[in-house]
Amino acid sequence: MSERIFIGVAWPYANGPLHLGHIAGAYLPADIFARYHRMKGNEVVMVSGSDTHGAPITLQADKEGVSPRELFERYHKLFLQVWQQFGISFDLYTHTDTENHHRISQKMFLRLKERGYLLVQKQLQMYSEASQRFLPDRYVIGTCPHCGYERARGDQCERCGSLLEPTQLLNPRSLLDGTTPVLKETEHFFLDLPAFEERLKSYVSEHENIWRPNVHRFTRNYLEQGLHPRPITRDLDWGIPVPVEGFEGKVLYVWFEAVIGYLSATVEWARLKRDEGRGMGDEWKEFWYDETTKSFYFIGKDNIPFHTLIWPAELMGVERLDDADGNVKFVLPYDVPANEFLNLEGDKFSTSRNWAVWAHDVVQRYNPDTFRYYLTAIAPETADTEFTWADFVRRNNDELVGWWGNLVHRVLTFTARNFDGCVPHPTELTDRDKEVLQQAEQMLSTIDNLLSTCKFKRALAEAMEFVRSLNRYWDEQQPWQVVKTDKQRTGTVCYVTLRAIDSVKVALAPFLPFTCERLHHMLGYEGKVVGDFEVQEISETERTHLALIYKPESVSLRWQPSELPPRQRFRDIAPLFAKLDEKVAEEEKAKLGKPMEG
RNA sequence: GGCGGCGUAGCUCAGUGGCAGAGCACGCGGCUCAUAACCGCGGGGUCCAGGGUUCGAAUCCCUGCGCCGCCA
Repeated sequence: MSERIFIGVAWPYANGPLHLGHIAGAYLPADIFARYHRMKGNEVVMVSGSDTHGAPITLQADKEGVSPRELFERYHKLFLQVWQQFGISFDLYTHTDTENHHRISQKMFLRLKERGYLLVQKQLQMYSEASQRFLPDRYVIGTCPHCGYERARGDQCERCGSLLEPTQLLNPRSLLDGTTPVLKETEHFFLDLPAFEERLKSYVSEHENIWRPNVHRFTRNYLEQGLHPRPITRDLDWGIPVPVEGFEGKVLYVWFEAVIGYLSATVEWARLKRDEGRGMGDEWKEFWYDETTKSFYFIGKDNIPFHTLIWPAELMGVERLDDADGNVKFVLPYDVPANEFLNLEGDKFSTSRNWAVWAHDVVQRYNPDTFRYYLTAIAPETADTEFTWADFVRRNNDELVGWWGNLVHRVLTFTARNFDGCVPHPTELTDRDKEVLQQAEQMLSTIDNLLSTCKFKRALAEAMEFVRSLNRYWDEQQPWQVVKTDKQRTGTVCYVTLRAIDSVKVALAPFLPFTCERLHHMLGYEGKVVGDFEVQEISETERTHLALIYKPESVSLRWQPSELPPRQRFRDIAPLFAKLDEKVAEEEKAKLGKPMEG
């Protein structure tokens, strides 16, 4: 039976490049999940986009002396490239500075207001009289009251790590103009989170057995500490304007508005389908209103409360985008498979110290599937884990080259040489042959179960364990000896092994689409595995933006055991993976912490 | 200060009450179809320490030590 699966992936701030911690934490597992479900014949929409608002963007833009738009458009473009190169198959990857997103965010805000879920409260905030504007916490620097560091930020001291309020800083000054800011009263909207407390409690306990233990525990603790109203507007000139009279010059707080992107991007996706004549434009409703839809949100652990509490509260409060949509309610997150953090060579990833492996950089020098493999094998699904270049090289050489690549290569070259470049016809199968074919089906169904519950690491390990058993089968049958006396039996062994390899290809396709596509081709099949991407320039009334669109219909491979036809002709047999020299590990590691090239 | 996580073989890690596991590294052997790849056998552990519960604890509880994260 076909399922409908919504996949939301964290919206990255477009203020700097993406590193492998981002890819391993959210984008890669989401993509594996989407590819798996599409192969199963399920209806999938996977969306995300660049977060273009918030202080991190304006700070970086000020630092570089460019406009926020110039800054985010540069990184947005870079992200579009990275998704294509890593094969991250977003049905739509857009950004938050579209008219569509602005409109829907404002609508959500107004519906919350109408329904009485917003409070107005006065706050004191740092204000620069010289610049005539309010200062976000990060725009105030001063001396840290704990360690005496003179350039501590208003939200946190970077030297001692203490979390701060800007009012705690000694000798505070504005990052904009160096003057001493004053406290000034300002009025803001707050989301009345306590009003949702009971509903959130039952929502969370209903999902206890679905969510990963750490996600549930974290959420429950957060709830038990008590919910407080949270400000959802800010005094800033960059962002989505608050659509209320008297609040001119204020914008929606980025944490409130960015999660709405999941919804607005689905609306945009449906509209684009309509514009291409492939739909009615309201397909987003099935994903957001039909209670049989399961929605999954792939994020890092720092984002858990926003997706298990705050976003559900927004959805509960708004109920539906428009009363004309009928008596329907938004689908709440079904699972939030948040990952822990990936560390790098014994330390945290750090953009400012350039202690990072940059996605756009390495993907040009290495096979993207090698990263997809390694990052899944070490995925921080239940605990923080460690990326090391030495381990990366070892796993490539031992596991991808030695176990899987070598199996494919030894079997294909041997078979092609002895059977005229074609899949041989099997004769009678021995019990051992039947066992191997049965194990291949078993492997697919085990991995099916693991993937449907987001256990990617174990699913991959299961496939590799089966690969090793195929190397054993091949060794034990010794076709290179048997061929001297019994060509028919040799053909059967080749056939059985090829069928099993073909099934492994199916199991690995969500993980390693690029090399599985090459294998698909070598085995003589037509059709694509990675699938086509398209970057479109989308025009709205006043603005245009770039979006990435994946074409799922360009892939024909389905999740089912191999039915490899005898006599099918091989093509272009070549190794799937290249061995990496161990010096690579030393060289890459030596680059860490040094200023970026270029 | 509060909450939480982690501590298992030389390394990276799996293991939620029933004889301590995998991969790599190391030692020995087999094979030669294959990218010196593949396959088999072996050595190697005070499961951080101490206490408790239990017929039985790496696993559950308490305390301590060490590392890490979140919040205040």
